[in-house]
Amino acid sequence: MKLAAVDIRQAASAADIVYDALRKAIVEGDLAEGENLRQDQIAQMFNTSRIPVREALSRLEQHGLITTERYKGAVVAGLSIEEIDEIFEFRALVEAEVIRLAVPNLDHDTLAAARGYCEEFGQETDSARWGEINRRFHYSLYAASQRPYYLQIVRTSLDRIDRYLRAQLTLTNGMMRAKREHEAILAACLNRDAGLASRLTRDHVLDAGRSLVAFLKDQRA
Amino acid sequence: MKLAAVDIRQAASAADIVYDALRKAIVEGDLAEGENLRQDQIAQMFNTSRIPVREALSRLEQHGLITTERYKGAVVAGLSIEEIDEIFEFRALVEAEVIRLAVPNLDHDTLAAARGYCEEFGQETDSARWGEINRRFHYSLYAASQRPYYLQIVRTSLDRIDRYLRAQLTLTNGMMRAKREHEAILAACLNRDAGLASRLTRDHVLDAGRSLVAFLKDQRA
DNA sequence: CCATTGTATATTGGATCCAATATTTCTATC
DNA sequence: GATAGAAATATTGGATCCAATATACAATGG
Repeated sequence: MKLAAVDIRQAASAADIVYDALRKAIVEGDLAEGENLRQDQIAQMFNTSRIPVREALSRLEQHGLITTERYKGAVVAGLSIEEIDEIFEFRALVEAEVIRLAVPNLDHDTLAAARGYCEEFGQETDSARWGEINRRFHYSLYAASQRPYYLQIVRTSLDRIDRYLRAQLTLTNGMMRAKREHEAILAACLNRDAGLASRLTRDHVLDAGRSLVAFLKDQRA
Repeated sequence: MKLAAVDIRQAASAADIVYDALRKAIVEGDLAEGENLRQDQIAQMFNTSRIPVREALSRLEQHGLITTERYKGAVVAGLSIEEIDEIFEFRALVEAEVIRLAVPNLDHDTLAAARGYCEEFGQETDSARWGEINRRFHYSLYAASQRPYYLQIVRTSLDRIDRYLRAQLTLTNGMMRAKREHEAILAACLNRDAGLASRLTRDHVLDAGRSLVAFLKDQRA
């Protein structure tokens, strides 16, 4: 007897589903900073009990995406200007290193994919999608570094500030500058110039951070 | 009426207590790699139910300290040589930067404390304490960087590999080399030479990583 | 009318119970 | 004695219930 290979994917637990959904909603900015997250309410939304919800919230708290207080509940975490600044500084350090490690491993398909995202970013008219395409562009290159631990850290760092970044990209048209910088990074990768790609990535992240901090300072004043 | 101020510290939840205790046990190597962690058994040890235990295990899994499988349970996570190597490489990058940022902020008290840990490390005869003192020495300096996010990342990175490092320090007398390197780092800090302190820290971490990887390759062969 | 106190409600953390499934042990058969 | 199948056991994930406490609001007294 011959059976077709079936992708029996282990059904994710309810806690995993809730975690993924809430993480996505927070990272993409669908849940506003300071918004209350009631266990009961979330449990009803997912047709489950509060137990898996609590587990999901506990994980989110570990990653700094929410804060919880006993008898009061969870709220989407807000970051101070200083915290945002620090995370950008950190990202610049790590992502510059990741791209430096990635460049020697970039193959044709990876570069083609990155070029695709780069162009898609420039042509996309729906500003809500810029953040997502931006992520894909960078990650498509970073993946070649073959450093899963670095990438996990980069992901959690980006998670913390992505919703601010998306708002800034949309509201200030910082997207035009990002587009030019992406093209420069991609060109350096195509030339196999790891040092240049690294420096450009560092500056790209720091620039984005500076723009965002300026934007937020203005907005919060 | 005059009352003395009382430090009513918020009692930690059971989940927090279990999490801290298990984390400590894993990081310090009291729980061996691959060891089974049964929810029921842990719950009994802490005189609580499985609910807070599950929450603690879920958090530990997020940090990569354990892996869980449905109907099978949790086991203390083991790391491959490649994973250990990557974490040391990452630590070298981040800790070198942290110390560079810390040096300009080092004040007299901090340096005195670091010197104290440095000497304590050299004089301690109980090898089980070397890992702890090593941590304290580095952290006492790192704290001056005033980068809480960096430090949180450093902590989770060190958590992953600390038990291997402690075993290696103890079994191969790599402690002597560590002692010399600590003294050099401390001297650079006293001289306010941020660049040198950074390079020495980088080399210190990479050296430790190389020694450990060599040790583990031998041990696992 | 305002401040204070008591009560009702909302909400979390934890305990106990139930369902699902992996593993182990036992039994019957060859 | 070895092996296949069935039953028992172990173990997790989730649902429901209970205890503790913060908040909101009404009642009361000045």
